[in-house]
This record gives sequence, structure tokens and C-alpha cells, in this order.
Amino acid sequence: MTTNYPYSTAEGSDVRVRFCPSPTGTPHVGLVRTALFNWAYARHTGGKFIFRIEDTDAARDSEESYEQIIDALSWLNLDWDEGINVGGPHGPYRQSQRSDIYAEVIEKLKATGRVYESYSTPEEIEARNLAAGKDPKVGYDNFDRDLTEEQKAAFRAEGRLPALRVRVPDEDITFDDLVRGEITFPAGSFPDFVVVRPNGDPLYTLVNPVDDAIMQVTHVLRGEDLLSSTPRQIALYHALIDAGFTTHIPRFGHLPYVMGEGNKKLSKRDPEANLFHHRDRGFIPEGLINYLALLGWSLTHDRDVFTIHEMVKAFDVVNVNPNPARFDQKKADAINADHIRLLELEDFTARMIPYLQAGNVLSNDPTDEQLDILAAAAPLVQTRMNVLSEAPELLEFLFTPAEQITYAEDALKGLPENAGEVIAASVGALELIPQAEFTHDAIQAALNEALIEGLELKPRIAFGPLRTAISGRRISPPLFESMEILGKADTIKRLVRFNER
RNA sequence: GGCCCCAUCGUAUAGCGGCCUAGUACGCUGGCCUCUCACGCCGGUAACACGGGUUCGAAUCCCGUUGGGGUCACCA
Repeated sequence: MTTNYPYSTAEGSDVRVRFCPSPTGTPHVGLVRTALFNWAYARHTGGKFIFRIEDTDAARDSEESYEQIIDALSWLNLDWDEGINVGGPHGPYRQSQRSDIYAEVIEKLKATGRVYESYSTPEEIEARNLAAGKDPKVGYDNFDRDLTEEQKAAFRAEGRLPALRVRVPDEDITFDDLVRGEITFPAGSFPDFVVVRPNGDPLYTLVNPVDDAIMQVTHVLRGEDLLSSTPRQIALYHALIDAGFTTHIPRFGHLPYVMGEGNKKLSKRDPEANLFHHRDRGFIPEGLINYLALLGWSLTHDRDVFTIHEMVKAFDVVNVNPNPARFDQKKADAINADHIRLLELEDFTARMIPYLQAGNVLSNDPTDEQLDILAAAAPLVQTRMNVLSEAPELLEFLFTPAEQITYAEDALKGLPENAGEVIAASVGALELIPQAEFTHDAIQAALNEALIEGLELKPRIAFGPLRTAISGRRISPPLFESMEILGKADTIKRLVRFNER
């Protein structure tokens, strides 16, 4: 019974968790959240985080996807202690390179009798179920469990090769899920399952638990979709313990789904499922990690913006919420915006550069003058962005020559009748400011005097035309600061050009 | 269909038997600030799926119902 097959009791620095994606497509935010929780648990406990790749499906796996997964972890700063590219005592860490290990395991497993040869084809199984009046959905009928040597020889004589199945014990299987509590699967819930194809290829059902066993994984934290395969893995673990590959069954914790719109799992088709979509939009790692952590976990009752360090300090998988969480783009953006505001100014400035380049606002090799403008403008826009891809739209006018400014339709439409007069008066006032004193305070004072007091305009009416003339937009960073950055000559040039258009 | 999981404002969550006439955040919304837009600040909106228990007392424990989801491959 289960007393013979103990669960891991590891804690603290003895904890060993792993992240083991199969490289089939772009990294999904659900996958990333799984990586994050495993990583956070390892860092919290002081244990080890192992990263291996489950590339046993040659038809679907790709090298591109493999590289993207590494790119994703690196971008998010989720580092690992053993595995891909860093090595470790249980390598190699790509399953496609572990065939010899699996071959040895398979031989030993056969010797224990917990794994047996099965010659039934899917067609034969279905036919038998139908003949017995059973729903074909019940699956395999354990037909080959006790084949005699003569029967096996007869099948082989027909040229048939056996798949290998695990003999599922005829008893209830119970485990204590770290996020859901005790879960019991009654005896007979599932039939003996295939772990090795007739051609000798081991399946996920074998290699995943085998590698966890060999790598001495103590806590398996993974998606809820694998919950119903857990009793099968536990059955296999019994065999692995019998065969001497390990001594304990890991603890399991099944993390809730990340859902999309409606009530369906966020599918690979949804753009917001794609991690890189968020990176391209201008999520910063701090923001995305924070938001993803919120999907099933919380730091405290009254605060949801936190650093990765705060998360590591507080994270325990037993506090993960079992119910599925909807991915809410608006909330994610808001969290990201908060993290953008938390950045040091220089850091924020630097992080905008790739997005400005992508938006053709900055060249690949920005000039010192451009960098000076950016540094001056950065504080004006740090509270005006949710995602960094908003930077080009907001800052473009500062990097565009006066003669190339275009005026947005909605900006022109909202202008007052006397826009020309306002601008003319502004030019006159600004001309009087000495070049060296062309600061936002001086600009504001001059314009206030000329427009608000002189022409007796409401500020809203007074500054709208100037904003449009300067930026071409209805909405822009603060006006006087923008004028200061542009400088006296360029500012006046823009105003004059606007009135001459 | 069998088996399994899940169930607090629209969304994410706090809550682990009394502190709850249910807190926080996003969203939406009223206002203040204000050169636009933001930020910031003040306020509003809105939830314990249902029915039985257990208990002096239940959002919290138990059972059932309903609803949702997953899984039943020689995919992972």
C-alpha cells in the first residue's frame, strides 16, 4: 500500500522543483506562470529550480520554440540551477538526448513485472468493447495483462511488436494536492496505460515521471490539465521505487488555468496568450511577472503591486488559489503602468529606446542630441504610459523637424476660431524671451501674460492651438516643457509654420 | 457518458467559525487638481450560485443540487 511508497517530505533547501515544457510553439502566459510559481517556490525555500525540455515528440517539437522558451525565461529573469545550458548532475536535460537512460529504465521496469507487453491494437480494443456492449470510450480493457509466453510468442510470430503498459494497481489512489487538498481516484478509474510504443519510443507518460524520479524532484507544480494523469504517474512511481530508481513520490500541486474571454482556456490562438505579444506591446518583465503572480496568488489583502523580491519572500504554493483565473488585459496594463512609474528615470529612459526604434522615431544608433532630447522628455511621459509601445506616439514630435510635423484631424477640429490670433500673439511674446532663458517657467509666464491676461482667454482656449502647432496632436506631453526641449528657434518656427499653412 | 477539479462584486483577489451590515485592486462612474492627456487625491457602483445540515454563531465545516471546466491517445 501507500505506506510502502512514501511521498517526499522535503522542505527548505531540500526542495527540488522543475519546469519542463515541450517546445511546441510560442511561450504561453499560462506556461510562464507555471515557470514563475516553480521558480518562486525554489527561491523562497532556498531549494533548486531545474529546467529540462521534454522534446519527445519529434513531429511537433521545434528548435525555434526551444529557443523562444529560453528567451522567455531570460527576459523574465527566471534563472535556473540545473538544466539547459547550465548542466547539473542528472543531465542531459533534453529528453531527446536521454534515450539510453530510458532504455535502461524500461528494461528494469519490465523485470519488476509492473510493466508488461501489450499486443492489442486500438482497433481490436474498440472491437472488443463494442462486442461486450461497452462504450468504446472506456478504452483499453487490460486484455494483455496476463498473456502467457505462448500467446506472446504467437503474436510475435504474426510479426507484431508489443507496446508496454503499466499495470495499474487495483486500489484507490489518493494524494494530497498542495493547492487542492486530498484527492482520491477510485480503483478502476483508468485502465493500464501505454508508456512505450511498439517501436521502442518512450512516451511522455513514462519519461516525465522517470526524469522527475531520477532528478529527485520533490514538488511537481504544474497545470491543472495534468491533474487527472497524476494517479497514473503515481502508479508508475510505485514501479520506479520497486525498480530502485528513487525512494519517494513527489508532492503534487496543480495550478489553476489561465482563462481567456468567456469561459475557455486561453488558447494559443488568442494573441494575449503569447508572451512575446506582451513584450512587443511594451510590458516590462516586472509588470508582467507581477500580473501573472496575481493569477491565483496574492501578496496581501490590500496591495497588488509588488516586486519580485517581495513575492519570493512571501510565496508558498499552498496559498495558491485553486479556481481558474481570467486574463484581464486592462488590469494587466494597469499593473504594468504602475511598474513603469516605479522605474528609476534613467532605467525607464533606456527601456523606451527599443520601442522608439521600432516606431521609427529613433535610429538604430541614436545621436547624442537625440539621447539628450529623450532624457529631457522622459520625465514628462513616465506617468503617461501603460505600455512602452506608447512611447513613439507620445514623443515623435520632439524628434521630427518642424517642417515635417503633420496635424491630426481631431486636433485641428477642436481649435477655436481665433487660433491664428492666439499663435501670432504667442510668437510675439516668445520672441522677447532671451535664448538662454527659454525655460518652461519663463515660457509659461510669457504666454500667461500674452494670452490669459492680454487676450483674456481661458487657458484651455489659449493653449490648445499652441499644442497643435507644436506637436500636431490634440494630446501631448506638457506644453511648456515641450517648448523648452524644442528650444526657442524650433518652437517659434513651428508656430509660424502653423499659421502659414 | 465514467472519473476528477472548481464556485466571494463585471474581473483578480482578501477571508481559513465570531474582528464581515464582506476589505483591496482593476474596470465603470461623480468630483478635486490641471495648459491637453495622464499621474495624484476624495467619493460612488457592485459579490458570498442554490438548498439542506452541524453550531450559541457559517462566506468560512459537511451533504446534496445547479452551473462551469478538465480528462479519458501508441500527444505533451
